[in-house]
Amino acid sequence: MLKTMKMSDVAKLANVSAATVSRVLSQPEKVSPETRQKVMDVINKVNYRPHIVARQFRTQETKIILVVVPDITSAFFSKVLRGIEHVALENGYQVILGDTENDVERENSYINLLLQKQVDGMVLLTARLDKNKLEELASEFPLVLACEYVDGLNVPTVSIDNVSSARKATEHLIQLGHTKIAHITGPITVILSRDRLKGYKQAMISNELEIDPAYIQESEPNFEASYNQTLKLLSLATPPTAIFVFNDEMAMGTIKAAKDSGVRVPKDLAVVGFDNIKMSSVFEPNITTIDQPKYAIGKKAMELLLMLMNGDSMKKTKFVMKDELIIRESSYIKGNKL
Amino acid sequence: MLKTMKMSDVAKLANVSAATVSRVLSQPEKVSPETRQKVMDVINKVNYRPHIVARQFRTQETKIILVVVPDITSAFFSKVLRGIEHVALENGYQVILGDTENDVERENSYINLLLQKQVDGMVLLTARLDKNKLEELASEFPLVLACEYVDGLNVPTVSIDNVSSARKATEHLIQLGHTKIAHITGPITVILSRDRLKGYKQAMISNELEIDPAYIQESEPNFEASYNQTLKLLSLATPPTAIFVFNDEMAMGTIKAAKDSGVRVPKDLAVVGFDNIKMSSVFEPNITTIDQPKYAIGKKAMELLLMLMNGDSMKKTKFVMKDELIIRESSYIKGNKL
DNA sequence: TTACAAATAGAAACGGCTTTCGATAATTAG
DNA sequence: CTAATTATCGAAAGCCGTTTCTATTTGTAA
Repeated sequence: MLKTMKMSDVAKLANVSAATVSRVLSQPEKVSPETRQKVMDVINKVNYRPHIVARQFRTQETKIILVVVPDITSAFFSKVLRGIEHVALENGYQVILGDTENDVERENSYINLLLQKQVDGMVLLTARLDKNKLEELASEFPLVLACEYVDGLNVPTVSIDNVSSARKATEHLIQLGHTKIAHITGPITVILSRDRLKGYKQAMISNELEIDPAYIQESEPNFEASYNQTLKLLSLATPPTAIFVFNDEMAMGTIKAAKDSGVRVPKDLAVVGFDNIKMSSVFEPNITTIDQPKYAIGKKAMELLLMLMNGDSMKKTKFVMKDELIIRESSYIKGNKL
Repeated sequence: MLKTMKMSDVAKLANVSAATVSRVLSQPEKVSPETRQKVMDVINKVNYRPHIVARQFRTQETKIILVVVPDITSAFFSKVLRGIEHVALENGYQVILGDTENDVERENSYINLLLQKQVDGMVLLTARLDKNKLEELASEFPLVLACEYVDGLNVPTVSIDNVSSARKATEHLIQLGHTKIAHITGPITVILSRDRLKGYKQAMISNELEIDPAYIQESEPNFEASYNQTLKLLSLATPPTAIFVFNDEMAMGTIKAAKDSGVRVPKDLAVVGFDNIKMSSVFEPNITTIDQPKYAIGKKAMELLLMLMNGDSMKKTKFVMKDELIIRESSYIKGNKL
């Protein structure tokens, strides 16, 4: 194979200057059609490809944005991602992905990519870092939060209102006649867990239902952990008749635990999840859940990031998207009170 | 915030040359302890961060490798990824991810990152591109295939033997006494589909079982598509009593279709999947499947890539890892013939 | 025809870091 | 104590594009 060509080589072959070759590539309208053609012919003939790192170095921008995800295998995030990607590609940006596997340390390490100018901007789909750190970061670099957020942090953010949607989910169970309603939260370090817990409590209190502390169980956000916490709940002296679970994957663990304990869902135990991932409508029984507008969240987040990168001004920084309660088999039996 | 410091600024503050600062950062043993300390103090005080793109430009290496995945949400690939990542990080490489969503065009576009030197090497977890193209690419750049492969292509490759494992899966069904065994393949454009189909046929033929062409159905590699193809199979005049399905997610679709048609699994229909994703042991009934050593595949692939990037020689280029048939509820009933 | 404006393309500077090469200082050997 | 060796550091070149500034050519108007 031939040695890689550089721009000056192409220039020589085309009898023009490197400047002209550069212009042909990035501002072709500034070059006369004949010269342009001449240069393009050489480029195609020798199969020249500009050295992108050199360009990045010169222009001081990479045209790459980084999306940091807490769990790459989650069907939920992949939808958000798609929204981000579409807008990004349309605007000439590449998207690269960082998976933290729910580890704050890894979240932190991805930030270096921004600090070291390896990416032009960043969308955080997980925000577990220190508020001050994020604030400082956002003051220097284009940064947008989506899905997760930080209280009182003035950084562009796109999400749903987790408190009200959790309230809605809990109230659905209350309307079905349940009074002994438990809640399995995600890690309480994550704001989403705290907000959903808050919504659960609001619903219980405003309906004058007692909140038994034993009915609130914290769990890692995965199938197994929720399975185990559910077994715990079911073995209480007065077990709950309904459980609102932090997310759908965990709700599956809950349902499995119920089945394995001889507890029928929804007859003996109603279950509500969160996120509306694909599997929820397939799992048996189908899972009642809160649907988030995943694609729209991603799209909006990327639009905000573009504005930041372009230095546009922003009137609003918080965007709250609409969610929806989707009632399925896991909570509802036909003919039941509603 | 202060304007970003560059190396020469740090040098000035520390009363040394930029060369020394550079050495402190990348070959500290070449600098006397006192100077080193002096420089480090300044670096910490002004919070200096080297401009990585400039470094990449100068050293002509990015210390980044790209992993191209056909489907980022697949639990299967995320395990492989983890193997790759561990080895990469240990050796000072960052991993970035490209998701093709099973689209050859997108696979192709990621290759530009290699051509334009934005990454030092690449692991392809999907290989649907033209053989010649891959061959040429591999002759110029460090490239490793894993999981998928291309017949007769002399590029380092790590995978299992899909033919023999598919044979094993099919023979399991035969040993259970089944004779009317169907196969739902993945897209036949993908070599994995062709090889698993081959294994299925081998098992059938060597056991003198007839292969009804209607028993072989091609399907997109997802839940819904397999669901539909299963309905088709079940509505045949003589429906199969067993189905070997291309992968686990599809097997779930198959089982769901059976349930929805009033066909009991495994009593009326035995189902075998492939990959052993996490959900397979949770789904009801648990799915009999072929386990791939996902982490080991990723690890090995990255080790090979490191060798390529270091210019080491390689005695062997094909690595076939060991798989295992895992028998669960979806195919097997206690007391049944085996 | 002359004067001026617009279009086109080239020369050269520049971005921040690494590394080679050479100079000087410190150390060791004889 | 001198000579040879080694340790330490600085000067400067170079990685490959982009962009500004300038010169030249072409086109237009009077």
